[in-house]
Amino acid sequence: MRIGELSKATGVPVPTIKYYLREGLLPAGELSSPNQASYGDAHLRRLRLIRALIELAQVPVATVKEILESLDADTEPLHEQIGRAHRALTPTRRLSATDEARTAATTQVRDLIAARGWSVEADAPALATLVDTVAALRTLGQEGLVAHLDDYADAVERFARIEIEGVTKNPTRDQLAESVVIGTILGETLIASLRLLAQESISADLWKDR
Amino acid sequence: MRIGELSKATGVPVPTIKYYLREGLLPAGELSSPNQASYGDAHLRRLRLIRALIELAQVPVATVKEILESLDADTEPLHEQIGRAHRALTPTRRLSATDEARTAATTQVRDLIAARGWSVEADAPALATLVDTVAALRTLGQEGLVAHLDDYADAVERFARIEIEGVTKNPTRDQLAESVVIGTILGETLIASLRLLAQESISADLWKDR
DNA sequence: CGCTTATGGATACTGATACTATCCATCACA
DNA sequence: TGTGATGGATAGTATCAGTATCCATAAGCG
Repeated sequence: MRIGELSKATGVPVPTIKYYLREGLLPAGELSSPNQASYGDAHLRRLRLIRALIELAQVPVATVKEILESLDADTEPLHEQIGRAHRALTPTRRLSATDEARTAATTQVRDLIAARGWSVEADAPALATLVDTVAALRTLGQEGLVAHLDDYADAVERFARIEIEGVTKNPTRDQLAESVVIGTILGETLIASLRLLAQESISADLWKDR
Repeated sequence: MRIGELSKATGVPVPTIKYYLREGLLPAGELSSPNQASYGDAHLRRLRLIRALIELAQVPVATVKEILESLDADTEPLHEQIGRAHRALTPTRRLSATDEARTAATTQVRDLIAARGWSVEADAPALATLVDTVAALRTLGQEGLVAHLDDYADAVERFARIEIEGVTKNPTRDQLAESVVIGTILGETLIASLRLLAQESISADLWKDR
């Protein structure tokens, strides 16, 4: 496959593909002469993955790169691969809540994790985000929502279980890692849009008359 | 309150507050003289909301503006207010899937909505995102995940119900709208971080040994 | 009263991100 | 043999989210 065909097959403009090559998102094609390279099926699948992450899941290019690197590091333990992807995915948070809310949130989250028996490292970035979010919700006067944290955790465990089940059938190791990462990231987009739809439907039923 | 106190109370730099004022995210303070304005408690709460949306939920400034406008349009029916916020929240999507995957996804989503009895407008932007996401998952060879769409919808209905329940107790109309919007947006951040945590825990248990 | 600091308002500048555009010396192929 | 695509390099662009600077005025302190 030449770059033009790659472009036609995916709808990604040639200059953009060149940009991804430059940035190291896409490995270089096999050179047959100094200015002729050919791309294979792996390139096609990789490019589709890149585009889905960027367009659909709005993952920044630099983060996509980190994620792909973690996928390609298939000598690492699987859990490490996933952890790397998670870390890339979670931006370092700043604070935006009052101190009381923060301490309350910290305790609540610690208790939740203990009660669920989750094994989570203390420096997991998602942990910080969770605390910040709970704190922000409290600061904004949404204690009602926060009171249902446990219900949320319930549902979320359900997701995680579905994803693991759907994935453990996968034969090869690197397919497994790829599935987990895709499931994590596009799964989020999936949940978000489903949730919007459900809300819209319920709010239509409930408040048709203001 | 003067702008400096507003800044100290929230941790937002003064120039940034000025920027939000310029952009119309924050209403102007009450002028006591040509270069002296005072801000009230409403400004403080609004500013905290703005920051939570921008920092935590990564909502673009322009979108925050639209959302706040929909909150302030409290003469509109509640469902309309929410719809406006939803529309602002869902970026217009481009495609990134094969045609077969798209048609399969379209049917699957239509069937799902019919089976659930959801009342969703055909032009709801979240609908397009959902179709695109399902199509992308298929294109990327993740049919396993897509097969569990219905389980996802189950869990998501649970979320929506929690959110509605927690919110209908709210006394005033505009507090109601605000709660729904905060719940929608920060709820997503909440779910995302919980989900990452649950995955991390499960993957640690399951794949400690590669 | 004078002095330092803060303020509102306007305009300009910055750094990051994600591409696009242009060039050029080959290549492929009709 | 010439038309168009390609690889590689470099430069340019649009958008976003602030920052920085200036100025004339106002507040608070000694």
